[in-house]
Amino acid sequence: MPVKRVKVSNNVIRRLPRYLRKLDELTDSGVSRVSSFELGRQLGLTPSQIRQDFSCFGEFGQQGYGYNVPALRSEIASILGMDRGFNAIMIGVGNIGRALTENFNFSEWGFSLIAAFDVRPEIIGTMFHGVPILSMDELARFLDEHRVDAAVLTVPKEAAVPVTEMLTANGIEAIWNFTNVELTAPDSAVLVENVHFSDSLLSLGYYIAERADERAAKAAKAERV
Amino acid sequence: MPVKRVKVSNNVIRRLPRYLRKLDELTDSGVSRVSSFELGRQLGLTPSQIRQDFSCFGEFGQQGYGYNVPALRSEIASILGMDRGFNAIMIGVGNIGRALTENFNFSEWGFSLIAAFDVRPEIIGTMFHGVPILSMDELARFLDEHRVDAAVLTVPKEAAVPVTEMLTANGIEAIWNFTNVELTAPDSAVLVENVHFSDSLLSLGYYIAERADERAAKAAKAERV
DNA sequence: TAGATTGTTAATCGATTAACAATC
DNA sequence: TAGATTGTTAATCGATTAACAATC
Repeated sequence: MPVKRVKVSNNVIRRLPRYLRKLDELTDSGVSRVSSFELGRQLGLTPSQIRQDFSCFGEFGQQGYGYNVPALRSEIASILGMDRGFNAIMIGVGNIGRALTENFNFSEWGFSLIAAFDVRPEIIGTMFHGVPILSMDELARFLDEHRVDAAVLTVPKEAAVPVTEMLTANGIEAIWNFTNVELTAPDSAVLVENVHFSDSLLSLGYYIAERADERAAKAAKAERV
Repeated sequence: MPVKRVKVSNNVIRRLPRYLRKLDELTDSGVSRVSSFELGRQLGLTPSQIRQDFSCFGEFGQQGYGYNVPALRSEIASILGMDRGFNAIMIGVGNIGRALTENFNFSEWGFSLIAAFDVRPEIIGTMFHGVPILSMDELARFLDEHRVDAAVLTVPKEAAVPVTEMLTANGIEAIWNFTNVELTAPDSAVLVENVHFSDSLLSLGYYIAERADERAAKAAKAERV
């Protein structure tokens, strides 16, 4: 059982999956040893930051050598809970839900998608890509009978808030939110992880606009000379 | 033309889409006026932070009154470039690409998806949801003839790096990356915005694991007493 | 051994929060 | 006018970077 010393900052947590990804890339290209310097170079981070980040969780390196890639990879995987066999359910089997079920490999990341729930009678009782689709009415009983660590929320916008209330009332404590609705009730103890496509695209838009403005300003300045 | 004074921090930029979303919610519920205090309460931020954030871009409020919701909304929309009519192309019309085309409303966020590109002859020349699918071979000419502000990268993993090189060689300067591959070449000037599902799920996994550990620790402690 | 690189402590930098005069 | 709330300056807090002794 990993002993988490201090509360680790969210910034650090968000970098862990990137480290994992990069270590997998290194493994694929046959690299079995890496220094914080080289890792930093490839990720655009300082060696200091990388060593600081790792030191939140333990001592994974060796002086004069660096880090063993597969060993470090496995430490990070374990920190992220990838070896805990989480169970997830999906709420809402519309377009996004189906796309996720078909294309996202939950098990690769330590999650097993054990059931999906919907309100439409025509799909209830069927299977989709190996996942049984049940009625929302069966949810409470299902949660009684299974350990469920997270709910993937892929319902239409309008349903987001009521369904969330229903989920939390039934003991769900973690939600992977695809609804593009602000769920984070400031008081609530439920873990919410948002995947807001639009937020992502909008911030890209900001930077595109900024760059365009900088160019325009530079051009205008050149004009004046 | 908005005069961007200082370089605005990435943290601030990432909060702008949340403000936008919340302001839309307020509009929907008929609220036309809001204070930084109330906005902070609903978003889990301090009033100070909200006023600081806005003040990076101008003075949008009024003492003793607060902010006019639609006016503020429109300021933020403009800061994010939503009124600039960006053009985007999609590279790779597989499952994710199709799911995005069908379900994501690009135009709602200021982007127009004007073409998609793929290598599979059987779909080249067809339309998908109003978007023409062209051959990758036609890309260079297409870019010559159209202003393209961003590329949506939805190709298979293996293709991610070579396609990115090809795109940047042809003058693409912004990539919305869905490939789950680390693209951010530290030296490159290309804007990359990543949508890494797995990163998101893994960080949720961290917090689920952390919570489970805390409970186990608490239970063990109670045991010992 | 000498060279390399860690883990950690201290210094710096930046972001958030608090305070308050300005003013609607 | 009195009360409310902004925009901004100053204080605090936290995260990143630098430095270095420990050691493989």
